[in-house]
Amino acid sequence: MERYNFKDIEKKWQKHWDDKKIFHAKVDKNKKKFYCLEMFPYPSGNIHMGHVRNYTIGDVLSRYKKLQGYNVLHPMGWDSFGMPAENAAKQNNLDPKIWTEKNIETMKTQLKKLGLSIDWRREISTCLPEYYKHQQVFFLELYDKGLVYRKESYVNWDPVDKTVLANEQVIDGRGWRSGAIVERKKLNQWFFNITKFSQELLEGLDKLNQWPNKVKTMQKNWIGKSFGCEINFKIEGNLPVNEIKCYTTRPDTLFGFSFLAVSPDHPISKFYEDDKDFIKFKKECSKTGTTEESIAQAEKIGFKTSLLAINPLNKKKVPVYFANFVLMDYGFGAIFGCPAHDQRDLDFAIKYNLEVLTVVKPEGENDSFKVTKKAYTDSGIIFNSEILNNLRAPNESITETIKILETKKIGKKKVNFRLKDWGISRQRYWGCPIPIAYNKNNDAIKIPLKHLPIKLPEKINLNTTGNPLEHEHKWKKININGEDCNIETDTLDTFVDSSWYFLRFCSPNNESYGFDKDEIDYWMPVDQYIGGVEHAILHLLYSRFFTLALSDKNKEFNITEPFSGLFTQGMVCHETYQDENGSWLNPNEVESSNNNNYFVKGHPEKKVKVGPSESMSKSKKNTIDPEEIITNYGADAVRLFILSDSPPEKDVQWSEQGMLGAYKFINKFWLMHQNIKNEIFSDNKSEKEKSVEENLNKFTNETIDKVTKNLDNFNYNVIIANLHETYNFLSKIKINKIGKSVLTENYVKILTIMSPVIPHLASECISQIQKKESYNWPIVDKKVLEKKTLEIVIQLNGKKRGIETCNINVDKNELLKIIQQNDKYKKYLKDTTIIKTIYVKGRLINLILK
RNA sequence: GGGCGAAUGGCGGAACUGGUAGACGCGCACGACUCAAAAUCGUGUUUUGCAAGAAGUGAGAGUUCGAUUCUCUCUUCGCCCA
Repeated sequence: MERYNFKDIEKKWQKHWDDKKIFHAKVDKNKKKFYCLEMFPYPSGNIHMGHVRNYTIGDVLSRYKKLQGYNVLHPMGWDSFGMPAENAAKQNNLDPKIWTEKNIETMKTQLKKLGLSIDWRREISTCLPEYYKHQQVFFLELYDKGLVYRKESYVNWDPVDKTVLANEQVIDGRGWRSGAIVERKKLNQWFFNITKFSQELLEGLDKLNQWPNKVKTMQKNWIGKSFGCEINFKIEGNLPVNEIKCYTTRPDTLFGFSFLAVSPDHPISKFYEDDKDFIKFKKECSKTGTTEESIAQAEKIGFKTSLLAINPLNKKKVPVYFANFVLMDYGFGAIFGCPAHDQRDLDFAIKYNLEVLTVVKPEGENDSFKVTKKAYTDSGIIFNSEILNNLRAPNESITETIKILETKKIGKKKVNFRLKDWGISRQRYWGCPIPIAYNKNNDAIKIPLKHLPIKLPEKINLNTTGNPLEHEHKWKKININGEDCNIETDTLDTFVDSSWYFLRFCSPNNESYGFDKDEIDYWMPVDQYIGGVEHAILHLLYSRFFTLALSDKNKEFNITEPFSGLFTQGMVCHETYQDENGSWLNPNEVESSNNNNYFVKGHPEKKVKVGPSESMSKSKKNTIDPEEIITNYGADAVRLFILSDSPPEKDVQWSEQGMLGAYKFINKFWLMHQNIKNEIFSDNKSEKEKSVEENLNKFTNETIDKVTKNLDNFNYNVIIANLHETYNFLSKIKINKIGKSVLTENYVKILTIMSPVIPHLASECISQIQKKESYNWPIVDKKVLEKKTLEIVIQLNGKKRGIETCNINVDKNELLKIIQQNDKYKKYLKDTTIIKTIYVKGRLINLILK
């Protein structure tokens, strides 16, 4: 018997699906739609195992839904703008476009080898003007709605490379490439007013009942709604400053107030512009990065002003400082310092020798409780606070204090969000140009639609300092309504590209606008979105914002949430290997002997240190090349393995043996299939046995039931177990005792439910035993599943003592009789009385003996 | 420091609404085939015990006739935020 030739058969079916346009999606209002979307890849060069896992999960779902009769939309595209292209191009003196296109070609070929059910006609690439011209239109629309604005903002500045760095390019406060200490630099930049929708973005989460709670919690925390209070502090001093407004979530600690701190960028800093010491201080502050974390970790430094702030409740006067840990874009850029109950304030107070007034004590403590080195932030009782004394902190005390402050007109209740506006300017070449130009007066002017798209210039010099587009003087020039202007050289954050691509997939070739209304009305929202949890916050939040922004003041656009279902898959991990010098080794450079000694391949004397299993990454070289695996084992085997070992939401450990196991399964199944096929087409005259047929029928229906449920619950690893069980069953049953029609019917059903996971093998097997091209997801015959006998668990004092097969109508008394007459149980019943009988119908009986 | 989640054989993992713990796979052991090996097939595989049995889902308590599942405390690990 011949071995399964996966190479030919997989190629044959991939061609078949292509030729017959099986996965082409068309609007059909008589059919229920299902939009299945996996996060589109960045074309970095080659697909990796993470992609294989992601797209296999999506493909299983898409194929399953299609078999269930849904009109399935399953597209694929490329998130093709971004830094890696620009960096690679710089290094190899290439055009980013050429580099990107080459990668797309490679990766597309690799993806196709997986046999994905994708409608490739809908392929999009965000770096093409055909895509980003619509993005420029959206930008202008959002501009008109007041959702886009320009303001001065800080960036991470690399003083050696003279370039702006993204947060992830700042490693331990230094530029990733130059190693220079990163500075904070102020630049005029473009922003999306995402905070306008803070409340909607928060409330919207409640409706997303098919999202993992984890992701919803993360977004909730990111939006960070807090209930607090704004307080006006009267100011004394030699400057024209009468009051400073602070935002606080802990107004109840106001009697612990010992300094007021404002951001170095606070409006009052203008009075210190010429102060040499202040300039020095501000420069020092600029060495801290812009992330919250780097600010939190940086040493707290301050600059004392000549001003005094007055505590509105007890009129006490305290100094006013500039402090590096106060952010201008949170609240009002000013805080009141209460060192006893905030660790940052305490660190600051200790450094500048400021008073520490303890005003909250743990419940049960007496008034001698005093904070010294560690701020007390837990719940407790307010003391040392005159009118606030004895209130319970934090809940009661906060509400009460706000009431008091409101009556005294000193402050008022205020809701604050942690979410900040989305900075979309990037000082780089390889991104979507911003459709804005500046006239002689440097006014920002919208570029009229007729000039769009503003295409990126080609063949430019990337080895410049700063943004390469700034040196493109010819490209920059534009004439708008007779006025000579310069095009904005910032390009858009690539998160903008991916904030609406799910809309574009619905009508990828629509030229007049980013999407066709009828098409999105039918296809949107995405029914199932699948991707890595690393995008749980930004990408998903930005996409939700973009959808809200498009629907803002637009009654025609009635989608508010883009993704009704979300699934976040885990990562693919592998052990890490290092040689004696500590250099990382790829798994295929390593060999192991029987007794678990690892050494460099071909060099048994060179020992290899085995590290823990970690997410596959190029830097640790613990990657497995999917293409190589597909070449060696075939797509079906890879799909089978990548799903088999762990639940899809958890990390999976790559294992050579597991991969081999999946490959063996495919071959075993093929051999068994030959037997079944031969049986179906033979002239076998042997006697049929009803009981064998019933057995098969029952098994088939049980399996359909299980697999369907497991598919619906994303228990894809259990489905693989179900497939193994199916093989084990079919390989043991006496097929020559089964009538041909019964065998064929059941076997086709079984192959059908296997087909989402291993589509090539299943299609080939089905085509060999039936002529009909189309088949549907089988429906469980509930009658077959009805039990004719029951297996009742016998428990004595809660301990399992046996299982009895009984007829379907067995009742408690009958069971009692069975137990009392059976020698197995008699010994336990001796010299006892039954004081209680628990009977769970059809499952279990438990006798309590004494 | 805060929030969320997890912990089950040698390993990855199953177990519906509280009702047979360990499905399925990997590994391992033994056997068949073979001169031999690989591949393949078969049998076994939580621990302990010759067996009957006993113990057993990170630790400790609680609710219950009955807890991997529910509640509380603790330990360890992971993720996110600071």
